[in-house]
Amino acid sequence: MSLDSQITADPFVDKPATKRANNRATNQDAILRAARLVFAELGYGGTTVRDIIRRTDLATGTFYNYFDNKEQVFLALNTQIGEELRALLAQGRQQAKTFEELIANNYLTYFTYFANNPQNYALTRSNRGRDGANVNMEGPQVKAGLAEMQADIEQAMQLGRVSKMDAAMLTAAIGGVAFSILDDMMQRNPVQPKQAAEFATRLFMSGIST
Amino acid sequence: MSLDSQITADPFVDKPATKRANNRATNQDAILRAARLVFAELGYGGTTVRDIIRRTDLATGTFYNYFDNKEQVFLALNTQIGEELRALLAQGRQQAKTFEELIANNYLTYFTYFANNPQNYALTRSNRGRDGANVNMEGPQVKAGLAEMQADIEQAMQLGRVSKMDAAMLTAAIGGVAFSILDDMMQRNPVQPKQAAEFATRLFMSGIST
Amino acid sequence: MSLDSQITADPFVDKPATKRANNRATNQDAILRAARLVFAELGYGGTTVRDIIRRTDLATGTFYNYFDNKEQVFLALNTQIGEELRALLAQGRQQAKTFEELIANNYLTYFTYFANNPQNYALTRSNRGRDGANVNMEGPQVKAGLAEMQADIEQAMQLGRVSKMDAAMLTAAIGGVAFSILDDMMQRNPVQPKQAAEFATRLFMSGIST
Amino acid sequence: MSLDSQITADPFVDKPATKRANNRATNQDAILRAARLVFAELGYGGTTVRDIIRRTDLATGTFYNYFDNKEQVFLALNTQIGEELRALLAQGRQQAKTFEELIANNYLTYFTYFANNPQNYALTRSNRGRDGANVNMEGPQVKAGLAEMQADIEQAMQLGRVSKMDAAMLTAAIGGVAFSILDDMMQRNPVQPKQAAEFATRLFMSGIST
DNA sequence: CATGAATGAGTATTCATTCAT
DNA sequence: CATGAATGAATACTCATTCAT
Repeated sequence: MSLDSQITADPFVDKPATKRANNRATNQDAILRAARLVFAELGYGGTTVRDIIRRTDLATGTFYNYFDNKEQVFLALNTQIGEELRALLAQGRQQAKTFEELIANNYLTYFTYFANNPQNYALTRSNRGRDGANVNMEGPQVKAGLAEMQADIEQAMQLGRVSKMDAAMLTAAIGGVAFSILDDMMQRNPVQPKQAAEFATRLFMSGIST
Repeated sequence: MSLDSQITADPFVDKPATKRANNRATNQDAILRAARLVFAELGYGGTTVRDIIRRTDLATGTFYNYFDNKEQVFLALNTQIGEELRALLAQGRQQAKTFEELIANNYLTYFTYFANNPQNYALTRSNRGRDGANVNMEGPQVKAGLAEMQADIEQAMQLGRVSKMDAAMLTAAIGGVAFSILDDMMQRNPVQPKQAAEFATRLFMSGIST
Repeated sequence: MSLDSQITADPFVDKPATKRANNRATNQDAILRAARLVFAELGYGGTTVRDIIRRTDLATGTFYNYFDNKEQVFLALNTQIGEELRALLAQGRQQAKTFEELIANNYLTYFTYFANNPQNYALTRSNRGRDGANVNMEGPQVKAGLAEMQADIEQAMQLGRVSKMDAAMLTAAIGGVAFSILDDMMQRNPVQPKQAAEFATRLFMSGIST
Repeated sequence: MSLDSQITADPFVDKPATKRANNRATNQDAILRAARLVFAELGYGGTTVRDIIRRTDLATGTFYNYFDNKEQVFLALNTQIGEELRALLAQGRQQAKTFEELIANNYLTYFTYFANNPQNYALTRSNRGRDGANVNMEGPQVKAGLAEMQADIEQAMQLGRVSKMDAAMLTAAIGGVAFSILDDMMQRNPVQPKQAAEFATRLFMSGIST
């Protein structure tokens, strides 16, 4: 029912007698960190603004100094994660010399990221689906990430590194496999991102015929 | 904000002089039909019981003669669709003589079903994700469907129709591709289930190397 | 959560295939019997008309053929018990030759009645207090019973069987002791009406000086 | 249907220009005062939270800033009265040198209290009975008060100030007489607590033989 | 800026009562 | 008369948002 339970803006300082001199960045960050936990735990729909600030040492009204409403925090959170992950993925693809490497790097990066950030996995997972319309395969970050990948795939096709085919569908398929195998992987113990990435890569390279 | 806007128990008859004319089956069905639309439009989280009955010529209290709460209607709806679809899929797999046919039949059935029932696609799509915990890759119906498929896949492995590999991961992958390509397909115009099924099948049979 | 659980209008006949030929008296009685249980269990405020008919094999609407609403059944029930008890008490007083006997008979009758009818005790006890305004020391039946006793007391004063004093207060006191000692008695095991009556009688005859 | 009709937090000041002027203590108190009236008028069962806040210039939600629900306000109210009255009663008993004084002080304190606080009498009277289970002879406050008195009575028995007898029954009887004579007294005009106390005391000391 | 109490619109749910069959 | 589904007014309670301090 509680992961941490109290996220102070600055965890190393006890609440001073005089009201803490919070600065903008610190408070905003405290809200975001609390929101990440709460969304992961209760899902977007089940979360209230009060659930978030309760996990903070801030007051209700303070929330509205930083965000317009629940949706905006959620968006900010997703943007944070999305941008971080997209950067990693893009970097992985750029280092690839063959198409197989591109696929393999992508999956390994993706699975490893969530294996190392299970909290972020919980967040996205609890909120896959719409309900606020900013999540899922259709969330703006995911969409952007898929678009970037599709561009790289199309380029690879141009360069003859892979036979030409419906790039949109291929991209969708790669994404779909990423999501579903991620779920499968995270349920296992131990979590083995490397093995998951290999499975997915092999599947895309040569199908089940392997 | 409104697709239809008034679902009478019997659309061919104007509100009868008497209000009590409706019989059990009819009213239950009217609620389900209204709920299907509303959930598709607003998503599970965004839907209120009042939204549902408002799309009906029934009274508030009548809703509770048929369902305990929002979750139960939603469940009923999902069960309806899920059981119908699972039956079709199972049937397709049983008719398959090779593993390729199994995959191909599965995809074709799946894509065709939603191509023909766009309303049901809208419903599932708006509610992919949790929030009520009965939907998505983890919804009971989807879970059951995947379990059935995994069983058939394992049997095929026993029979040597496909090389042995991690059946759970393979099942997850097949499911993931189904979801993501379905989305891609439904956005296109015209909707081409056959083509989508062929793409997915080929991918699984021999990867991108084709 | 259930004392009996199904009070059929006629407990000796299984529900016949054809709708039972209930006659007025039978149905009315079935409702009263069910109501007695339910009021005892849930209290007047906590009881709904549906709670009552649910304990019956009758239909909701049938209730309204016999009673206007919850209050009326409750009233009828109280009238039943009240009249029965008042008759017993009056009879006991008439047989008394001295004032002490009058008091003693009254208490013994009263305590014995509830010792033998614990269900009726539960009913009155759960509903002592107002909430519907027909219960308690001020319920019409109790009021009537006290008035009858007061009349007998006044007569005894006229006859010189007891010294003159404020008859209304004395009546109230006798009643108050009846209620409070009844509660005390019913909580004990075994229930000893005779002992309780003796205690109360002695108290009124000579106070604690005994 | 209305005694007063609007209880402002501060009756001497017209609604101030600002709505937020009220402080915690004031609002809490306004709710309690309104509740006292409403419970007295409609009884516990007949009272809704809306009835209470309607008698206030506060908003619905504000009620829930101070109390969890109807039962809690009721409890708070009863606790207030109960503790006040129990303290007075205990004090009266401690000042008694004989057992007769103990009884006499008790009754005089009790009857005087309600003679001076008719609103509190209305409250307890309308709610004597259960329905929420916190009232009456069985309400926690009454129970506590009776227990305290029983302890003092038992001590008096030890000290030989009164002959030994069933202390529980005696306590119950004293309580029952208090309730019933209180009702009788409050109906009279003028209200004469002294006379009522004398009557009750004499009754307990020497019975009707006086 | 921070605070946190006040606000009140909004939602789920119940239940007495009606009435077509 | 009996039936039991339909009705809809009524209530408890929540929660995003405001705003005086």
